[in-house]
Amino acid sequence: MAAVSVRDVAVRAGVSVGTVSNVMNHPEKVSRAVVTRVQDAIEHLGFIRNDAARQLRAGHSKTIGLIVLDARNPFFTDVARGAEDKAADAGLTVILGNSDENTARESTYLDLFEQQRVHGVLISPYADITSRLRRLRDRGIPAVLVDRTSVDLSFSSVSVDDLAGGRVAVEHLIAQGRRRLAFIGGPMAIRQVTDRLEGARRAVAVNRDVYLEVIEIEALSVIAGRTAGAEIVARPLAQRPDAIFAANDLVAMGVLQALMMQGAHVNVPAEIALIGYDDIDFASAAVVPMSSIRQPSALIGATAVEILLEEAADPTIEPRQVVFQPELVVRASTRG
Amino acid sequence: MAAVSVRDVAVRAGVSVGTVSNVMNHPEKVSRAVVTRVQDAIEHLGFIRNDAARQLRAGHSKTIGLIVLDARNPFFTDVARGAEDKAADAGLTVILGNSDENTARESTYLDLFEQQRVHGVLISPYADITSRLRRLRDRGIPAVLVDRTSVDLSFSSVSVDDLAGGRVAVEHLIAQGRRRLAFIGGPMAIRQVTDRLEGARRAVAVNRDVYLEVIEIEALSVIAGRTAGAEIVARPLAQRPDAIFAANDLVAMGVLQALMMQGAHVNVPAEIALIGYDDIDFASAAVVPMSSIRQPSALIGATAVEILLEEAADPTIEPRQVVFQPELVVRASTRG
DNA sequence: GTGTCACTATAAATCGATTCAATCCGCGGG
DNA sequence: CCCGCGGATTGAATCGATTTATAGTGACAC
Repeated sequence: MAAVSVRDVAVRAGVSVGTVSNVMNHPEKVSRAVVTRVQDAIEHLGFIRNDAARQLRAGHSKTIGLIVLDARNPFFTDVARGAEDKAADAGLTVILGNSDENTARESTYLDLFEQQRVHGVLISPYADITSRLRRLRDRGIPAVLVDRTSVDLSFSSVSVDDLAGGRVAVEHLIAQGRRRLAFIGGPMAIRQVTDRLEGARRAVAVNRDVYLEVIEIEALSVIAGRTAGAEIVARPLAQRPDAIFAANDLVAMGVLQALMMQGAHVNVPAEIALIGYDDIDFASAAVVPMSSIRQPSALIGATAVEILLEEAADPTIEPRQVVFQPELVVRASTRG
Repeated sequence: MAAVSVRDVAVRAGVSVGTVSNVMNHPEKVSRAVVTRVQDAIEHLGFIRNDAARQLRAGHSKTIGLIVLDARNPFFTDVARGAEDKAADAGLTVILGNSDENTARESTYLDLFEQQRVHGVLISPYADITSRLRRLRDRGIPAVLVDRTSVDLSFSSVSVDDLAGGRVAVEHLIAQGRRRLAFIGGPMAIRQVTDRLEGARRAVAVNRDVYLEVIEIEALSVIAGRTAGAEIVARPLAQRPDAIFAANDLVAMGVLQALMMQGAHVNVPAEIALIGYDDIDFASAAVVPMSSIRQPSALIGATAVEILLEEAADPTIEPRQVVFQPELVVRASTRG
């Protein structure tokens, strides 16, 4: 097995291992001639340094751990992309863990990241893990919450104002003349869901004649949305809402499919207006292009990495709460 | 900084570091009493072993590197999921790299994985990287190609018969009575695209009266599909195809949206039948549920990991080519 | 009482890159 | 001609977990 180490490079270049290391990490300390000689040797032998050894000495790795609630949700894919790009600028890599809204998986990934002595952790938490994060921080691994604020503000966070988002969505529906609204979302254990619902409630509260029905579902998925949509289609016309606010776009797409299905054929938006949340790519690509609440997903990821790097560099820094404002995107599904 | 090492655990348990290591890795070599004493100490101190040190000694890490062409494509997400689950069974983790059909990014991830001395590499290659993979193998890092067969069969691969898939899709369209077909896909540098097209051509070849038009697009994305679809809608009726085979579901969804857009309102499938490829979740959730060619994506990932582990355990093993057969899924978009 | 066997536990060596104190070299100033 | 200075280079120590050869312990047979 032809494992090439600094030692081999050193021998071939006729220098010491220390010099080889310097060529790679502090080239300004080494003479021009030696630099090229060593680089030739590296090139010729195809030397690739052993990260484990480097990490062991450094005390921490050049990776950032990111734990998301659902790797298949385009919103998180976008967050991850933003984080990756920002991290790459600093020479770091992001490893992605998918907790799948599962406490055990979440905990496993935290263990894994601690074993790897990652540079820092970005997490969209599911369970209450503040004590776990506190321990990580005590050991020099900072953490930043993503898409959620920390309960006690002892950690930095980057999130979007879900309350405002919920309010804006429903205000828009009301402005379009809708009065019998339905909120479809769940499970209520997820903070984003309850926040969006609360925002919706507040918008409704200032209008006497508007009614808001809440339909709770098992998961924020296309399938769950379709089921809820089918239930609405099955109702007599008079009992149907005239507008639906779905907790995210996946749910909204499921609802849309149920509404337009063979046989049902509810006219969107004439009979029922529909608005989602997240503004994923598929939202604009839906048959009835869907109104949605846009979150600056890539920016969220990038900002989180930025804060993480600051905290890694200076652990005494004060935690910061960054809250982005969401943006209403009006498309055909609520127009008219 | 309270970094806890085996040494601290050893002191607290009143044993040597070697014994602590044995408790974790070869508990059968240690007496009951000592095992519990050490475990208590580990628990109490919150010890989490340093992976870098472990890796350094072992010579390779407990991670598998996976490089995909497009992390946002649900097909690859599913492949990744299958790989993750299988890897987890063996106590390994998967790190995901997104080459984004970009030679530089692909190469960067290969470097990264080699630095990390990963257990093995799974890759859906973009550029020709056989020589790179050969070097990895010489250094004890096996590689398995995913969704693509190796040119010279010197590497194992797990793929789906794209030729058969293309043929089956078009045979189905022809069986439905369609004669003026269009294939929408690209870029032609991607093997899967050309294979599916070639399969389509063969199905057409045996039918004298069937015509196949090829519309090349820039990328396998919703947007590119929408653009191509708009172009078709703009044609006079007589020049439109009566059936479209899209190179994947993302493209098909774009096409579908263009066909059904405000003003266009082409009836699918009455006027134009539409079939995609991959059978992603969104395909069945589309307004006109979309026919597609299903690939056993999670199984592909799982199988690839399986082969990788075999090769890692015994490097002298012969490379294997596993080819799954795709499956036609008929839904409303081609029925009638 | 001694030798042997079977367990346990220990100490030291090891993996490979980095770092820092020590050394070397060449050259200008005294 | 020697000293001293500064930049270049070296080599040994280091990170922490694993492993291997070694030593310790007790039981048991002779």
